[in-house]
Amino acid sequence: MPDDLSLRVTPQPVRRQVEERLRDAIITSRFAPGEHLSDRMLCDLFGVSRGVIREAVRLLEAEGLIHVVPNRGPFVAYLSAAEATQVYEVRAVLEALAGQGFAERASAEEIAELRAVYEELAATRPGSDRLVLLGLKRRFYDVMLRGCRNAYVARMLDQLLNRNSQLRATTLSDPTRLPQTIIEIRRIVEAVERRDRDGAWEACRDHVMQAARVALRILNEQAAMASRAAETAAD
Amino acid sequence: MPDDLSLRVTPQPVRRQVEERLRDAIITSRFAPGEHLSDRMLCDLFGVSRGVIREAVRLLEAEGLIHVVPNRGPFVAYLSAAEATQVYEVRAVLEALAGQGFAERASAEEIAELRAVYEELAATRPGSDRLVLLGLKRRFYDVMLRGCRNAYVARMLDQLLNRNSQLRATTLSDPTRLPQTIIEIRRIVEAVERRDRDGAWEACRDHVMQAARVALRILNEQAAMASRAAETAAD
DNA sequence: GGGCCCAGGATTGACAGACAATTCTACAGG
DNA sequence: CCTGTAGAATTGTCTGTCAATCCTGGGCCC
Repeated sequence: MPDDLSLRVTPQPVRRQVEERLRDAIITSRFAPGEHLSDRMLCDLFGVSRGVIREAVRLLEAEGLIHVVPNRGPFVAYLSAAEATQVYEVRAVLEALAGQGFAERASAEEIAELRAVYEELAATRPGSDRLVLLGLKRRFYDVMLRGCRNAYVARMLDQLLNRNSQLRATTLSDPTRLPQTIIEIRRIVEAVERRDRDGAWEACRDHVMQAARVALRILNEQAAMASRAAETAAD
Repeated sequence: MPDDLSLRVTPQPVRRQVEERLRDAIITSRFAPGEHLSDRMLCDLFGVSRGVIREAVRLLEAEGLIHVVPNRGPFVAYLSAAEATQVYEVRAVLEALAGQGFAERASAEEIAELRAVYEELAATRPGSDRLVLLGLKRRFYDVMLRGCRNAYVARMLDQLLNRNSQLRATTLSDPTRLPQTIIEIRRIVEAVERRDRDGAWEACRDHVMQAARVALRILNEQAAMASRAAETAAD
């Protein structure tokens, strides 16, 4: 089996760069949900040919980040409240599995790395930028998904995290939520340090379920705000 | 929110057909794992242009069915024993979640449908063709993934089932395995009929874990056989 | 004013051809 | 037997073309 630390270099086609940058642009909300990503616009933006753009779009379509309407082209995927509920349901079990795997199989170095990222996260002050927080949390997951020694759970969780990154950025930067998040994550780190597979499972699962609660509350508030705005506009 | 029973018709681009047929060809082993899928060959085979082929390949790459090596093109993905273990680990929790969701949220019609597919499966005789069995089992999953009311678990499980369909076909058609499979599936159906969410979770999880045991045994046998063949060849 | 229809422009979906860069293949030479 | 290299084949990318479809805006009728 090839080692993950393999020194093999592989050329990176232009296509990959476009995939990565476009993915990143969507995740960091530089394109708004529902926005139309027309061929020509992306060609100009990235300075590549239509073929490359279309291939990248197909890949992100399969990842669920882009929704393609026949004869109308690609749009940035939009996550409804109902879908968000489903995403959190799946995330709960996948993160639990990842946490369990990490507790069982991560190296001592990886556990130390996880704690280091946790300490960094715990040291942030409430006013931090959404994207900074999201980036930190992302690093936490990167360590976790690497250490759980299961490329499939890593891939699928990665997709889910990207899919609802917008909502996650919102909940993370909620000032009342952040201290709670830090406590939950500490539980994960501590369970992992004890090599407690069931504890890690529970802590991860609990963390996602708490996040889901906050996310759905925010979604409801937004919906209420939107309907109130609609009423005002109708006056 | 758009109803799943929407009568809306959407045009099907050529691209989609190629995606579906190519996916199907890989799943049903009409292309062997590791086989090289060169542009020109696929162009001739499907009678479409390179652009369409390349877009379809990109989609199946994201689904994990195709592995792309830079400057060497796409290859049918190959599942190692280590990866198979990981796939079964993820499948176990996702199927458990799907089963639980089905027990909670499926309609009475869907539950009846699940039983109907089960009865059909239970009525097969041991000698049946691998692909026939795989198709039946697939219909079982189709009902389950529709009734669990979670599009994300459905999508991810769908990908995983495709990803190791070859191995599944092998284990399913193992004559000693089939009766056991049927018993396990009956447990799922019965739990669902009782609306027993925990029971459905356990039954689904157990089913996957049993399948994993058989699959890994077969993989080991194949490995042993291969090494024996290598010895013979070396004589 | 509101609704309907239609022409024109813009965009998507698909095709063919071209070309540099890379990889594979096979053959000759040490 | 190993090595090196020339030529063929393939990939990655770009450009241009064209039909089909969608959106827009204006004109027309009620």
